[in-house]
Amino acid sequence: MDMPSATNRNFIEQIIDADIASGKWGQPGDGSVVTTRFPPEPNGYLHIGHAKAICLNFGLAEQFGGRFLLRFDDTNPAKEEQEFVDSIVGDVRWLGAAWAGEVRFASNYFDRMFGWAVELIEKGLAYVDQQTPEQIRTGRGSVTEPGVNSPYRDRPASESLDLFARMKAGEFEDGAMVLRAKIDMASPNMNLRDPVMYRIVNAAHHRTGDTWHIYPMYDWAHGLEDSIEGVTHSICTLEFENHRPLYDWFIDAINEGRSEPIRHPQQIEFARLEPTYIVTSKRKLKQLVDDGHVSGWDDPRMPTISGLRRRGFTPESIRIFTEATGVTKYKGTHDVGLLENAVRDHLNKVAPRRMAVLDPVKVVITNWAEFGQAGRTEYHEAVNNPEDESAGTRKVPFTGELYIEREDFMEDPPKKFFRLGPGREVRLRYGYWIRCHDYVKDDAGNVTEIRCTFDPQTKGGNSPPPDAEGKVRKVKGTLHWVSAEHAVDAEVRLIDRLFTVEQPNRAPKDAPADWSFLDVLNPDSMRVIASAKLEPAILETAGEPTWRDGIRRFQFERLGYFCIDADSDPNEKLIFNRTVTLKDRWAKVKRK
RNA sequence: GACCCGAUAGUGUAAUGGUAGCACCGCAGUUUUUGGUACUGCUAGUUCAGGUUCGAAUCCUGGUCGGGUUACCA
Repeated sequence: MDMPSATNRNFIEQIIDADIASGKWGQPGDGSVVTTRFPPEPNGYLHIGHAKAICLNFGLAEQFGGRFLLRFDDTNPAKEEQEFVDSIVGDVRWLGAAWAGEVRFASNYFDRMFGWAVELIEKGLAYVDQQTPEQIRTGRGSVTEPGVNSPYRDRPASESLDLFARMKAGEFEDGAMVLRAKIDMASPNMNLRDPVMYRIVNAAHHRTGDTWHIYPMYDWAHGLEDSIEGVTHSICTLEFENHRPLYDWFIDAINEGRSEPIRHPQQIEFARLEPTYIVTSKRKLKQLVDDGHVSGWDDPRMPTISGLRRRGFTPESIRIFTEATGVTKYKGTHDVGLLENAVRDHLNKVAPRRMAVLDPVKVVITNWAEFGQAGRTEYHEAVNNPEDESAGTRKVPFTGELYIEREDFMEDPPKKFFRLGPGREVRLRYGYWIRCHDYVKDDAGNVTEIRCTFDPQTKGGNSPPPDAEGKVRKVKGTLHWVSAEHAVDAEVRLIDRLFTVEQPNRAPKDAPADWSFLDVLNPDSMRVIASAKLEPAILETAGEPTWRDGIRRFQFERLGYFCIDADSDPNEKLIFNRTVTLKDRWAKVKRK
């Protein structure tokens, strides 16, 4: 466990420091001092924003030697499904957040919550309201006008008790009545205007089946779930700030007159993660899937955990990103470039290098036969990872016919273009130095073949020996390449940002009235390359790191980081997703 | 026009009454068998107006701007 550092503490760490100093939750070191949780509703897939909540809560428990819990807030049977429970559990595990004990469910506490609700009725702090939903809504007033009391507000407790029991027994239709807390219909905080605690839902619950006909509302249930589980710091997002007084009221109401009060966790709100070029609203993500803009919830362009995973992001990179964005109450937007940097950083250290040519053009070595048999293959040693010597080396086959990247050749290159052109010499990485003396074009003007000579003194890509005057020849550029004869074909999916603007959530100033976030979808977010040419070592796993999630990731030299897609079949068709490009200084030079 | 919350380089975050730092971006350079990596340097900031104080990003008052709140969702 990392000891908390004395400085640079975020505001939540500072609160916990103070709680530990005051002994609020027990003595330091007894394991009760910090208990956090991630409390998702199982009604959808997790996204990058949830990842931050998970990493934050898990990280705090880890840092302070406490416990982190995973609890499903399954209080609405109409929306929730086992399928989502399974995917969420898998995502949290993949992120590396280890929860204490079993996975927990709010539905396991329904009996206790019901008992406390009965106590509140008996204390005169709750009542059964038989108004229609519309009447309740209008009776609540507005942000500028107070509400009015329900005609059922002062009915005898015995009457409410009887109706509440019958609600539970399933005697009434959905919406016939609700249980409400009796607080203050004129409160400036709308959440305190006699909030609903229970509503009738005659629907099967994914865990409790047909046992219940009433289900607790979030505001009533959530604080109780935390209390039951011994949570100390209930961390949630900013929009629940106005709910905290209610959460506190409920616990105080239960504890009124109780000899052994139930635990009163402290709710702390922080600003949710909002990365640029990304939408996280469940509605919008669903629309992207339903309208077929992406192939599914795990499309590698999606900001879902499953999408990021499929795209090749590592749990480490997501953790680093969520930490880099900080913990505050200020709602800013977070540069998605940080996430891209985080994965580059991580993969740079651990991903094996391979060579892949995405847009191949043929290179013929015209003097190949002068130095040996024309059809010979040489095997040159190539470093697997210059950042990690222990990753070892591999052999790459070199022959007289190769592929290089089409954009690495120009017929009439500018001075700053360090690559191949007529008369120019470049290094083929781990190959030889070659010089172009001719090229062939088809009728359409496309270059179909580049003719070069190689220098046998530069084997492995090494510099030639000094000339008679002691001068060593130099090249400015190094290209990646693949032997034509040995090339392995693969499909490569070039993934890019899904949106073209930083804030796809916001309509631009001059936007038409019917503007939609779909208008700023990036039409080029996924370019599929049907047959890229890869070096044959890609077919062997020897020397690759063991990835905890089993996803094989590589750096294709000079191009970026790629992983093998879930659709890939090693016997049929290899498919790669581009996680992120390498930084590209040439692209900047070119723009000028 | 009610209530709650917030505001520090372009972006994100530290400094909690005592020299405004850090990261990313951007710009310039060094190294380099990836125009990658690594390294060096540079640019640039306390929302405004008062007040308290020897001293204010920090405390107080007021303004401005931004966000949230009016489900029988969570």
